[in-house]
Amino acid sequence: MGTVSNVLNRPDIVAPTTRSRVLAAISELGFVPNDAARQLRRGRGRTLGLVVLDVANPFFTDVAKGVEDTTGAAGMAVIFCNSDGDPNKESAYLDLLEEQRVQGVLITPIDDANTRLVRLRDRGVLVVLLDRRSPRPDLCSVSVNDRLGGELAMRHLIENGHRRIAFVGGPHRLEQVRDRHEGAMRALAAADLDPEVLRRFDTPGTTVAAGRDAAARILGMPRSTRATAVFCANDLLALGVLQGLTRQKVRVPDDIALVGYDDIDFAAAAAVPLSSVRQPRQRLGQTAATLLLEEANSPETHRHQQVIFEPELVVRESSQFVRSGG
Amino acid sequence: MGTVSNVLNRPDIVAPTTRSRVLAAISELGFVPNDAARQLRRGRGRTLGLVVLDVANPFFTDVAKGVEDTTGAAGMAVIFCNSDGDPNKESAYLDLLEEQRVQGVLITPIDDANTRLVRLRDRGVLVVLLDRRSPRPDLCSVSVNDRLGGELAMRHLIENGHRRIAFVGGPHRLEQVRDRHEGAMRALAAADLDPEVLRRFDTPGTTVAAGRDAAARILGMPRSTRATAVFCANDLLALGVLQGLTRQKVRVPDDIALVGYDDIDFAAAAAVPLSSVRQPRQRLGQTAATLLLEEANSPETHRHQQVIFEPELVVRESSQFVRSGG
DNA sequence: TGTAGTCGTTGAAACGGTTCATTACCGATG
DNA sequence: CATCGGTAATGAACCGTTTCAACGACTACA
Repeated sequence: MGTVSNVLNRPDIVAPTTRSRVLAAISELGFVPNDAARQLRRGRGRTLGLVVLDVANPFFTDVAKGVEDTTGAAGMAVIFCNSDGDPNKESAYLDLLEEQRVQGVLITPIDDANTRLVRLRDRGVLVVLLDRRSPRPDLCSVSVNDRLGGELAMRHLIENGHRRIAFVGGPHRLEQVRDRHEGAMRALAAADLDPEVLRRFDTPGTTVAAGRDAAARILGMPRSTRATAVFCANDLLALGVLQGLTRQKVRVPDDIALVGYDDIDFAAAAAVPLSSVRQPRQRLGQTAATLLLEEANSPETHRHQQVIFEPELVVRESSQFVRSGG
Repeated sequence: MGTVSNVLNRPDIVAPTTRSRVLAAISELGFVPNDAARQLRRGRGRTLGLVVLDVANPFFTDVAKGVEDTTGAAGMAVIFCNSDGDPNKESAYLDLLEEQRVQGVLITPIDDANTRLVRLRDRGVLVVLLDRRSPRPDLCSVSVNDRLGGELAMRHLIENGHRRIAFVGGPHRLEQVRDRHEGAMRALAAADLDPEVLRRFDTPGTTVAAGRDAAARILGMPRSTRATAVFCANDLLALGVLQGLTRQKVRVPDDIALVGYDDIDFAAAAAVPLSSVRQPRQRLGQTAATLLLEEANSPETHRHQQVIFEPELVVRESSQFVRSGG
């Protein structure tokens, strides 16, 4: 039924009377077009894939919300995939998305598995990196300057007089963690301080539980050399550290100052409101989705670009300077 | 190419030599089957829809994780939809899922919009209600006994001697909120207490911000009649209340005890660990997905069922009995 | 050696849209 | 009145897979 198709897709080229007759029939029969058929003929469908590192991290759900805002307005469906930091899961999901012939994929890759992504792109699946700067100029990416974020956090702690600082984060494989650490080191260098001021506490993941463990390790150090401040690679870790410290009656910020990263809503809601490095989470998702849709709609005029947002330090109680009582 | 299809779907009926020859060709050409074509031919695809009330609520992300575990193992894709409590968005997503010819839909409906869901079911889309008991016997549902949960929380507060208690929750349209409140009332009745003991503080949503506002309202009451305990319809609200109280130097649980609902990870991680009513979040998702897959695979033998889990009170510091200092 | 039966491969139809070439119709013009 | 131009509806091919009927080769048995 060619006319029906025209009514649905190019209503202007069909006569008004016919159009209304067709529409009446559609609603009477309860006709719902089959997207698979459309997709088969057109080559690509109305869905796109979103692959994130951890659904349980509010940072990513906020990013997802941004993606959803944008795609929903464009009538697109999002296939939500959670790689969970597992390369196998990531790979399996990419296979699945390829079979689905999605328009494109928004992904925070686990490591720099560019070969896989480039292959995908070569097959006609648009790829936009999320929260990760693309090392290649031929992929769009939307990221935040993590090095700067680390620097901001560290400078803040240095300015508050801290000279023994712990960096809690991991696994090192994650570029975000590495960059934030590097930024922190840069702040040290800028202040002409010994690199030893910052002591790294690696964690197996970026979860609340990992943060609690890290707190225990920090408290295990002799009081005289113990860190007076902690900078965490993300807020989940920071919340875990906060909990671990509080349990041992170590006061934040009086005894130990604390700065997180991401500024998730729970950071402000913590009983000791958490200082954190804010990232434009929803805008990250919106921008990535917009880039993808733009490339999908006008592949010729599209220029690949690397959008980089600036992070912003939000100082709250957890790192406030407190006049020492002793 | 009938043989290729057989190699992929019923490898046993094809001769070993042919099979390996086909597989070799597949990997050489980098052939990836087109799921749209498969879906078109077969009628239904390998995707299913998940519609939740709020992506930003860790309760739902944990449920989603459970769904994903189960479907991922079955090679299914999940189209993740966030109704955000907006009936229009919910409806738009259901349209989209219908066009996608998903196998089924897992949904926490906003209100009892059963007509829409039944229509969907009649068109061959399997429907399983999530975190909501089905009033009809012809839909599967997986839920938690919210009334019991409310009762457990309330009984706990009553046993700790509280006689002026605030219930923070809303909007009332949400069945979960209504049921938890009803359960709380039941506990009052069981203890032969005046229903006035429980005072309701309605909120426009179940967010941290709404909880903060509610805390302000509670603190606005004269000290003599002010609640000594707060029961929140979910943990986001409870975290907001906790934050609001702490900011005003009201101590939890010393001055006001606090119980939340859902036992999200952040509840235990709060600086005053939150007492909460635990729900088997991941199992909720797993079970719903399993029911759906089971019905999809053997529609004849499938019996619709209403799975109801039991909630469990987890007592932490926020509602611990504290010997009053005055 | 002929025939029935088995196993495996091949070919074509079908799914439900989109797209484009073709046709039908109408009014305007020579 | 015939022709032309333009608009709108029709019909058929096509997308890539599944499914099933038809077919071919081979074995077993009489």
